[in-house]
Amino acid sequence: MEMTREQKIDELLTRGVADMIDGERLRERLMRGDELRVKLGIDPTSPNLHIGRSVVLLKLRDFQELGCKVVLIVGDFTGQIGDTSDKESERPMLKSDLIKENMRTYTSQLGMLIDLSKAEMHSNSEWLQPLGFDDIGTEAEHFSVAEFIARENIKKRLDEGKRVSLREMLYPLMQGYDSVAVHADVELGGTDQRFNLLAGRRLQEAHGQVAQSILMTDLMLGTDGRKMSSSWGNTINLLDTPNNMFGKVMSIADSMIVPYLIHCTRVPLAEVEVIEAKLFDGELNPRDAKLRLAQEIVTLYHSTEEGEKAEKYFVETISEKKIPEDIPVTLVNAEQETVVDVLVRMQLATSKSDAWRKIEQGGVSIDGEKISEKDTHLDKTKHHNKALKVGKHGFVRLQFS
RNA sequence: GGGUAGGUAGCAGAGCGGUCAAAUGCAUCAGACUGUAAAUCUGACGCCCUACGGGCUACGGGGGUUCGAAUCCCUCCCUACCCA
Repeated sequence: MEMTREQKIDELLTRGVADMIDGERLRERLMRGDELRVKLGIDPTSPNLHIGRSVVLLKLRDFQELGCKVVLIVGDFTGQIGDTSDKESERPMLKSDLIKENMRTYTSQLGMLIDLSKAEMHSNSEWLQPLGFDDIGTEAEHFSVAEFIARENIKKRLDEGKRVSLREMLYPLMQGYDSVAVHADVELGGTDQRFNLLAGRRLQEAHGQVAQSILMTDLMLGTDGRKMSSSWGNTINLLDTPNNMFGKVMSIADSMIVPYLIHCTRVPLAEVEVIEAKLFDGELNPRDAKLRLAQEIVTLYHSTEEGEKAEKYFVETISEKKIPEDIPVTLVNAEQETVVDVLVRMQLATSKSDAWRKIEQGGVSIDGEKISEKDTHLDKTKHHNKALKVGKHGFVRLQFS
């Protein structure tokens, strides 16, 4: 059942949306069919995008599907300044070649969700680099120190006696100036970006432009229920392998199933509501809902086929503790290698000590039988074609020449 | 320019002459349990060694005092905060 344009717009403006500024005008313009310029700034701080970021990327895709122009801005210049919005501590300045490197991997990840051929892409050094002190002074005149230090995270740091550099104050200015430079009609961002997003409106007005509308998305929680952040290690990355991605989704708390469905997939909202209701009165096993969710997410970044394969792997390997069919094979040199050597060589252990520990703790088995002797030698007649297992999901099939 | 507090394992953060490969928390890994790669509980968590023992390298860099230093001294580098 195809949604009407109006329904699509409704969903765009509500699904996973925490807050909007100037939302009414945005709706009107969308209804009218204007080709709006939708801006999203990308901060190339780490090489991996995670699902938390996908909330806003999916929004961007929705806009694109409605015929709007996606304008991506790579913060190659701002990246060197460091945003303060979501950090408790000062951000380091990034080296410009590191930024370039990150950007390469970013672009391919963005392409998973957005049609880059129809999008505009800019680096903000294009227009920020040439600005002189006088220009910066003029822009800076529109902001006061008081409002900057009133921001919650800044205030907290100041109260704790932590350092806040003057440089950081310039960040909102720059992000705001980006909006001026690309004539943005809409800007997307997480709720933590509010101040920066508003800075765009203020500067646009100062430059005689119509202030952009703002759409803020909810922040996504990580697999452990805390905020999803690379530094917490609780992320699900877009570049995760299907099996990995599937497994990580399965490990989220039950209470997050519905939020994930809403924010990180495009399962029709009506269907999400049904799932939510069924979960609520126990008609649906949370595990099954989660399997569905994991499927959807893997499918989004890989393919339906991969999604199904990942589910099969999970059910068989994790739930039923079977040995999967598709595992790496290694040729063992029986004369020279012990189990420990093979573990290290196949990167199932980080060092010999680590391999030793894993064996001692009962985490290593061959063909379902635990190994207790650390220096177990491998033997062709006994071990040929048998699977060596480490932990829950480390496998290697042993072969002998 | 002046003052003060610091630089310890992936991170945070104890230790302040021997019992320190270094408390604790987080992250990580293994085990038990489970619908689950969740939660919880248990254990491990520098590297190497034919291994309930032994060796080597580590507490910003360099040098020194001492039988012995992460801990004391000198020097260098770096960081933060406060005052001007």
